[in-house]
Amino acid sequence: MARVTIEDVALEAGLSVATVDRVLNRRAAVRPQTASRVEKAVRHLNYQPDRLAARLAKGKEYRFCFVLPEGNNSFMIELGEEVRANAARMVSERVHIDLRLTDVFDATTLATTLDSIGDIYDGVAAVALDHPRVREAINGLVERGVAVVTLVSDVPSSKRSHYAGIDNSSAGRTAATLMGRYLGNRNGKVGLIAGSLSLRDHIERRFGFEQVMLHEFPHLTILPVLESRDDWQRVEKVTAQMLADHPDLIGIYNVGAGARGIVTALENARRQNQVTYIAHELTDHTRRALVEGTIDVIINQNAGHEVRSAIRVLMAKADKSPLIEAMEHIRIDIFVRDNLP
Amino acid sequence: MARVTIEDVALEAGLSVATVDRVLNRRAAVRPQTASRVEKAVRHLNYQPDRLAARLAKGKEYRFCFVLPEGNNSFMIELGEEVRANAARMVSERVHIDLRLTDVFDATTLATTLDSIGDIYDGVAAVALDHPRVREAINGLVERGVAVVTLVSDVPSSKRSHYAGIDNSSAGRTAATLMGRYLGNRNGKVGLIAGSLSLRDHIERRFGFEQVMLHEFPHLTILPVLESRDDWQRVEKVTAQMLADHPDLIGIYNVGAGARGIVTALENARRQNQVTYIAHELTDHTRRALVEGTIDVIINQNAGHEVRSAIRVLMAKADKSPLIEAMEHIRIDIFVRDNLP
DNA sequence: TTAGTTTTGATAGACGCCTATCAGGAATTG
DNA sequence: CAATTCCTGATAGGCGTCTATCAAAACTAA
Repeated sequence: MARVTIEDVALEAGLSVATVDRVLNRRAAVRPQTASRVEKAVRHLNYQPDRLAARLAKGKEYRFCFVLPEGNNSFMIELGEEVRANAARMVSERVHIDLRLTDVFDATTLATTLDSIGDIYDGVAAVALDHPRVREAINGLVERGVAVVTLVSDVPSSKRSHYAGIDNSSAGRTAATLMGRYLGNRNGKVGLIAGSLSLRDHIERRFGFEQVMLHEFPHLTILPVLESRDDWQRVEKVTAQMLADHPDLIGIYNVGAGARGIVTALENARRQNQVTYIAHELTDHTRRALVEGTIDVIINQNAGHEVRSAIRVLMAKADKSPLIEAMEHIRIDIFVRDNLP
Repeated sequence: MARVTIEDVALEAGLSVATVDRVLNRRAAVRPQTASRVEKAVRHLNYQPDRLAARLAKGKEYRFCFVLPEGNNSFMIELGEEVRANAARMVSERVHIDLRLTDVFDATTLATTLDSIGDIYDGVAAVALDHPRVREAINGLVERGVAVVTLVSDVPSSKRSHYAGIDNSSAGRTAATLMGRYLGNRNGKVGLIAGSLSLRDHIERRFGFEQVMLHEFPHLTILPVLESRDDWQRVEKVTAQMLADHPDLIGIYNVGAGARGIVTALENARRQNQVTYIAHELTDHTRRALVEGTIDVIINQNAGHEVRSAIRVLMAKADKSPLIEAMEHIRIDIFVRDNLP
């Protein structure tokens, strides 16, 4: 029951500790037959290197950078807080994490930021715009050996090592299924509000939503998408207009941020009980609106999970260790009033 | 940027490493004023002990035991697999985990098992029946200094250190909200099937479900609860009977396991499209039924999260280190066809 | 066979912290 | 003031692994 150490392996294989180490860490040339003796002993004793001791000995430090959007989007603020919290926690594990805020909506600014940080960091996690300029910046980092993880919104055509975020097309489909089921056999119009149609996550959500709505609930009419730039004041304005224009509006799906604008518009029009409203991201505002009944369903991605997953992936990439893909899957949370955390 | 070590703290405080260590690990008496000098230096340098080095030096081993129900309940099987998987992973962190299967429905058997393992383990996690005999066994363990975590189903009146599982009353409420919203303004009957009315989780789910149904959706009639003992063949039988007895049945909530029995009964009666069916726990069977449309919503608790949370809690209790409660909250997952992982 | 090359062995020191021991200094008691 | 008791300093050794170095052994080629 005592720990199996590298010494036990050496003994079992009839070799020296140095040789065992050479095999385990591919440090120097070892004859194939010797290597296989080591491997056999490892299997036989079920040797697992003590990670604590290994990392202590290596004294390896990791330097990562998270690039997030600046601005007052609640979800992004929470994401930033998660980065900070995890950064503090990871110090005792020799992981240093910096946080940079940029105007991610501007491809050039974002790309310039990415270009400039290549030499400092072992890995970068970024909420990235899907734009050729940004894609090139990401590829540049990867080619220089910096691991890149896209966060929340993906740039699939780039060489990024991983995407830490939900499947947004599925999220849109989920919203549509719930919308359709909640509305049942009622007839009417459903409005769609998106932050920006150049952010990939919003495009995909819309796509998924419309796909399911058209196929499964053809009796519902989808209104043309309204763009809001994730600004809740703008959201409120376009929603108020939509409510005025369509007395038979029975559903709203807000693809992006600024959920509180819709809440205000619905409450001002006193139509919160007639309209089924599905929003994204659990924040203080959306939470309250859900409890009060103005929002009916919140679709959420867990910021903490995304940040921690990104860190794990960056660490794995940095020391080229394997990654359990299944563990890094970010789930699409559904919240109704009763299962709020 | 270099690591702050205990030596730096000693230097800063003008004390010896030994004294700093005495303060940090409350090893021996130290004058209050000396201690405060250490604390000041720690704050000033933002010293965080290297957890890797500490655990390596202590060479502390943890021995835990998971007690799960025997039998072929899919969720419990998954739980067992998670225990095994995490046990293997934790070996490299000096954590040894054993798994015992017992007839947890029998209070005496369970209690005897618990009584007998006190001296071997530092901590025990158990899926426990809420029964006086079991409660006493749990209290006995706790009094002997063994940390106890209840898993999936709680024994709140005991002295267990922690409960790693979902809030089942909220889970029931969630089911009711979704049931009510899916059924909209339709009238009809809703059936409730529970595994056992002596397992606390089932009781609480039923309670939450009925509470919301009565208050929020009074136009729906709830049928008397049917008991199934979590055996899918029995579930199928009682469901078939229920379908025959109530042509106006429009909803079924299965509180426990054996979801596949309902699937079969519904499909045999060709009423899967008329009846909204909400089940618990994502398994191969429920997943397939959800995709095919027989099940409309699955309410899930993540077995992996529960097991890992239980391990974290047991470790924290074992070395009396603080616990971030918020981190150990187990969420109630809602799955529809589109957000399946 | 000899010289040269490639593999292996032995071992020391480091990583940061914990534990234990012993000696000397400080504070307390009578 | 001496005799205790209490605090603190200094230091050695260990936890399991990594890294580096040098010597010894095993091969290979000429």
